[in-house]
Amino acid sequence: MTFIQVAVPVPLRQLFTYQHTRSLNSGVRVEVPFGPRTLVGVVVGTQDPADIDNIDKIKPLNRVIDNEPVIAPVLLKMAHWLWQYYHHAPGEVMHAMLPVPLRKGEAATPSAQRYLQLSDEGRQTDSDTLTRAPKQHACFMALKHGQLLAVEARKQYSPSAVKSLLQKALIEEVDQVPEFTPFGYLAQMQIGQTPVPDKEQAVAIAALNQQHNKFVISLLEGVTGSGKTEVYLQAIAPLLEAKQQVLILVPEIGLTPQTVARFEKRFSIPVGVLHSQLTDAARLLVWQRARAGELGIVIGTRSAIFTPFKHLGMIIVDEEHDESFKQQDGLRYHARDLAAMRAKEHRIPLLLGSATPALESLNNALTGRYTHLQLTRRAGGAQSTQQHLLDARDQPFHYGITEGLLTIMRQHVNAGNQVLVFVNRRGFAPAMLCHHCGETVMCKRCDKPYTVHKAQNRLQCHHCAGTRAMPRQCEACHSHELVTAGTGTEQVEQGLARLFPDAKQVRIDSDTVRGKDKLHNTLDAINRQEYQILVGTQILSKGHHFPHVTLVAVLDCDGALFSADFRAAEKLAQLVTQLAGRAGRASKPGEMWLQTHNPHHPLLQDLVNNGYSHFARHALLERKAAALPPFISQIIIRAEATDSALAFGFLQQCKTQLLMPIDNIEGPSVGGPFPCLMEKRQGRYRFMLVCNHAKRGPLHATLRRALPYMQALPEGAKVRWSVDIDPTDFS
DNA sequence: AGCACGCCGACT
DNA sequence: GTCGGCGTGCTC
Repeated sequence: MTFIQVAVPVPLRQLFTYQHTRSLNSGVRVEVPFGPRTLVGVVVGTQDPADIDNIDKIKPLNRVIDNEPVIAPVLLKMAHWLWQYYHHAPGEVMHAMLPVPLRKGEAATPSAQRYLQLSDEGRQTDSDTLTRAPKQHACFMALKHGQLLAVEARKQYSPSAVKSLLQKALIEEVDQVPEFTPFGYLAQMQIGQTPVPDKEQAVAIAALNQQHNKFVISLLEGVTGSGKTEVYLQAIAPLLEAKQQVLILVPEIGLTPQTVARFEKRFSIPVGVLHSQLTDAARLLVWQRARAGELGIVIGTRSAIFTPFKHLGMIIVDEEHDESFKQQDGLRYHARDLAAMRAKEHRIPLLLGSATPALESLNNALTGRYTHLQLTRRAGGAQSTQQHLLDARDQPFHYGITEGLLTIMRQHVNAGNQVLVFVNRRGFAPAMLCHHCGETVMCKRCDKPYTVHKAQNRLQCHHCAGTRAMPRQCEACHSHELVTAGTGTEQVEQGLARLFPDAKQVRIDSDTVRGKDKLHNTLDAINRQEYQILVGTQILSKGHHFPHVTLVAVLDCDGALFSADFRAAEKLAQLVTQLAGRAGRASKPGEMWLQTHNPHHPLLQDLVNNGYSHFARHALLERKAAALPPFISQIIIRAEATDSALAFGFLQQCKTQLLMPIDNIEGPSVGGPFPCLMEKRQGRYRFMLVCNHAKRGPLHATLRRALPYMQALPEGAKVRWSVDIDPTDFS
């Protein structure tokens, strides 16, 4: 009799032991009885009977599902790291790593798929008959080499071409269980036309070519339009030829058909695509094909980091600063950090690319932990957008837009160009400032701006938790005109319609562009110049180019400068830089105006005058001086409940536990409970505890010791609470 | 998280 | 008399 340790999919931070007649490999799925139900768990090891105290409780497992592990040793190591590092339930970690059908206990071996193949008639037909239909011809020729997955052929050669060939009975559809040929794609792989890289690109490519089969992390810092994708393409070509697979992680919004097509076109091989809109079956098929070594390239969003590979040769994280790489509920992992973890286990290179690197990554590059590769020139000599600050102090406001900005907007609209108005919805932690002198209302004790909490109609300091009533007057100039940074944005859209009755405008945010076709249709209409004014949020800064936009207006930078979220300035800078990169074209360079009550703020000045790269280095110095991440380690405990006192009380108890001293370990600083920056969500009051420590080890040790007590707290059952390691968001 | 057990109010 | 409300406690 053997005692098997199983990760069972329940939100409990522990493993469960079952008995079985023989030992089982780790990574194999088993069906186990769990209380009154049966669940699918994953074997993670065996246990010595001597270590089991409640041996009478142990049940035998029902059934072994797999012959071969569904989670390979490298990924098991990653699972282990995940549940240790994120202090998360092991069963839920395993669940997150597996495609949905496998969570339910379905077979891991592939089921029948629809394929296309030549019909008898097709085999006897000369391809010359199709020379007038190039798509059909190409598809027909490809099928001469063997079967193709029907979905893939339709994507590559157009559904209509496939339909025509089917109607002509030259090809036929068959359903059969796939037999994967490892690296079979190499036979059809052809490296397409490769542009000559410029000097900087060539340097980057050469450096990356030196890294094969070594664990090296590189940061490719390349301004928008400098050709980062071309570097990726040329860097992976030799790997593909050497029978190595490549995993590319992209932000949620960045996974467009065009991105995928670019890789498919260069190498003429199928590319596995993983995104949130895929069906479970489609996702499973990519999982199986990548695992079997049948796909050379897999492109996917955050969770694609869990894809198994036969021989992984490199991981690329594109737009590595993007916030969508951090999961914001449940297992709150960061795909970029996990990619580093995984690259280390595989002993392969990791490439992080961005025009606006996260300060964490930049710091690693500057301190030499990462190889720093830079692309500073825009391809084709395109000029960058000129950035300016607009002093909003004492200026008459119309729906959140100053008179001065309106004048500039009118000029551009009248000249027949497009204007992009960016509304910063971010930073639910607005500060209060004086419209006359720009002075922010500060906490005297901490010298930090107060955060406005509308619900209580009070100001609260997020450093010392002190509160005060809303002031009526500016303490510096005694003006009565105090404004909350961040208000008024809602009115902007309606206001613009009144201010520009003759200009057609369109709003673009995640609410108005539900469904990917709708977004693309809107973007096409914009580029056909059907609109003169575009109003939108973050979504505008991601991946799309607007050649007819000559003016980008950013309203309200102040919220970001004085937010209780210390990352707000970094996020604003990334957004502004990405936006600037999207506007204008070589023949018509754009300009950008940032409206602010703090035109002399050093961070804004730095960003506008010296660019993101300079700003980021300066911001890093500030982070260091203020003892903030990445120079310290941070953990947030959040709690929410319909009864605000319950959530608050729970966190207070947690705080006591977290401050309990441990021998020889310096304790963390624990701030709070503070209201979350989004104080109320779905009728629940939300609070957080912010734990800081100069070193990660002691911080995690403190949490590890406190967690069992926190879990045992009676209030814990009544509130919804979670642990966020290395948070990126204070919402 | 589920799911069962358990102990009190409005129905045929 | 019973159906069902959701509090609380456990899961190898």
